Amino acid sequence: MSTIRDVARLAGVSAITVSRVINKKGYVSLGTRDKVKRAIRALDYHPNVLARSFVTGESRMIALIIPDITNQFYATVARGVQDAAKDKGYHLLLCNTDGNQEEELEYMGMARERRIDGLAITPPETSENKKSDRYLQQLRGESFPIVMIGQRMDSPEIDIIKTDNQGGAHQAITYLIGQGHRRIAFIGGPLFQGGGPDRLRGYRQALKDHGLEADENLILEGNPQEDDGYRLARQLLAMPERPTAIFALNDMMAIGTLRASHEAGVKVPEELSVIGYDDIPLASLVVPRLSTVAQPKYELGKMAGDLLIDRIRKKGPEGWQSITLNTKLVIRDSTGQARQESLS
Amino acid sequence: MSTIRDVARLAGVSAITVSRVINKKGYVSLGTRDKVKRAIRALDYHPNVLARSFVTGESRMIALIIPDITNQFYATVARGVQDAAKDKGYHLLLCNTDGNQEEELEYMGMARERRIDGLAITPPETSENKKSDRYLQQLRGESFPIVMIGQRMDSPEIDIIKTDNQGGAHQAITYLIGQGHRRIAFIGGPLFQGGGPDRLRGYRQALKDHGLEADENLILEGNPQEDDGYRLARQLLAMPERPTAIFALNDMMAIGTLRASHEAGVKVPEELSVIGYDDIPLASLVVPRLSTVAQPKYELGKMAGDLLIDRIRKKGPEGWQSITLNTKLVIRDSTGQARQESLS
DNA sequence: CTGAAAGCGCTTACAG
DNA sequence: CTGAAAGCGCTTACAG
Repeated sequence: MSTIRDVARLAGVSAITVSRVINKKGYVSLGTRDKVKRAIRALDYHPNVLARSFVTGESRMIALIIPDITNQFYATVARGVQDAAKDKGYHLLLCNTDGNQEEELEYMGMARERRIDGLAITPPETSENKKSDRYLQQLRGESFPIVMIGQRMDSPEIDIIKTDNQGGAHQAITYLIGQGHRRIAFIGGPLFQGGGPDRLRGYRQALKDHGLEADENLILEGNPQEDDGYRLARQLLAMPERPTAIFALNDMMAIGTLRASHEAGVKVPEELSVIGYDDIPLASLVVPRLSTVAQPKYELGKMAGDLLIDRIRKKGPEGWQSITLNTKLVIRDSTGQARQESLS
Repeated sequence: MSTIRDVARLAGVSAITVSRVINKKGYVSLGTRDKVKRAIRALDYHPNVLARSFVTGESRMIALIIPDITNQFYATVARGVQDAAKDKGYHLLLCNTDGNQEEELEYMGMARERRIDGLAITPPETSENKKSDRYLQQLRGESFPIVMIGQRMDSPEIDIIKTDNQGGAHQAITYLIGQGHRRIAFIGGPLFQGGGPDRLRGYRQALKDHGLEADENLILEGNPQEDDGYRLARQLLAMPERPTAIFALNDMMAIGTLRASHEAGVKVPEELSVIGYDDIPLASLVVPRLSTVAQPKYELGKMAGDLLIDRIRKKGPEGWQSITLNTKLVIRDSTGQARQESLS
């Protein structure tokens, strides 16, 4: 493989000049430029980016740390980040942690040793990972560019891009109330993409905003999965005065709710409205097609990537950003007017 | 940020010795090793991997070029590759091309300029990309380590890991024949993950192996998507002597077939057996749950990663490998015994 | 507009 | 078991 010297020799100039041509930087006369370009082509010269990175101290790489690329949510976010990176000449290192703290720490250490230019990271899904949060803070303290995708920890000193979980839940509940529903249940999990608490908050707030009181018996907790959605929905449907609508923390729980309703002979949406959260691909394929709250997953990744690279180039806005993206209510066939409900 | 010299100075040794300790290479007395380790910790020293890579000429990075990480198939493959990489101390660069030739070329050039140690690549989904195939050959000629995941082009000089498309189709058809089916249709697309032609071959072979003749009217072509599955299935169901089973090129087409059957009032599996290919997550969630042929996606990625890194370390087997992984028949509720069919 | 010199932070033979 | 010297292939001031 040829080096910059070979090119310089062939073109009859110095390596510096070749470097200038390659990097389009500094003055080079048209004639020289031409000679150099010809030499580059003749030798099929490919600059050694590793050497360049070593000298300049920037690797033009960013890392994305997520639990699992196999999860559609993260895959879409990753796609957004990668597109942002590519647009600006950066490359993306993919890191799957399964939410595991040790893995997180290892990847953060890697990011530092490899002189990665910046780091985008999502929260782990189920645990708290205090130790890696601290490490993140330390990196931050060394002014290592970092952006969080979704709320990970309380830190006023890290840029964060998230979706409006409270607002999304509020949207859903407000819609249901508008359809005449009064007994609206919430089924959720304790921790999921950090969104659980905020969604519950949105639920409560929406009820309050419409002069309704939350019935604590209608708020149930479980794991954010299909089977717990099924289990909790069964509980709700067995109540003497059952809810006319169920808002689930996520689509998988909502799909479990559909299964429970089907089994109990409760018709959706005629007798029960069901609404989920996330708008996973499956949501539009189940019967009845699921109404849900969609998050702008791709944009989340794209904006995170863009902001991160702005930070790297020190041309972002002053101070720390906290950007909240709006969710979108997607009404399909699992929600409808409340039946037998007085409207006030 | 401290350098190896700072550590050396603090420990009272030379940089070479520090390097030896870090890389666990060569002899260092226990006492010295200890002093060095202490110094490393005291300075919170992190070796500059970029500098190391520059010197050694190996970046310890591999790149994965796929059409789109958002597609569950590629996401799972990617996960496998990343896990293999991590196990052996390599990092993974993710490259999405959307099957676009220009993007492919750009990423291949990047791989070379960045001195990436190796490249794993899948076929584009819809076009042929001759030009990037040629570039791949060129890289190969420069003995750049490459492994193809799935058949991309005919080349005896590149390692390839693929699944047995012909065998998978053969499995499915043999199963249907065993259930008494004789009129078995095939709906497919012209090009899909390179698997289309082989799956058709498997279909034909299985019929032949059981003394049956393929009825060319039952072999239909379209795009490998839900709506074309629907469209082609409608055509088949409208035939005077309609098939008792339909084998679809992939699950989305099979799901389209289910929709068409539902609409036409044809009961699955009582009146029609339907079998797909891929075992996407959705397959087990539709009604009736879809029988299908599962490919070992994760293993595909894992083995590709492992082989690639073996190649990089020059410790793989001699000559080019072509590894074919077996598929698995997953029987759910969309297939059953043929009705009103004589058994010979 | 062009180049000579120095250096980025490591590792690699080579000595001893 | 340890170190002095050289060099990996670029870019960065500094001159001219």
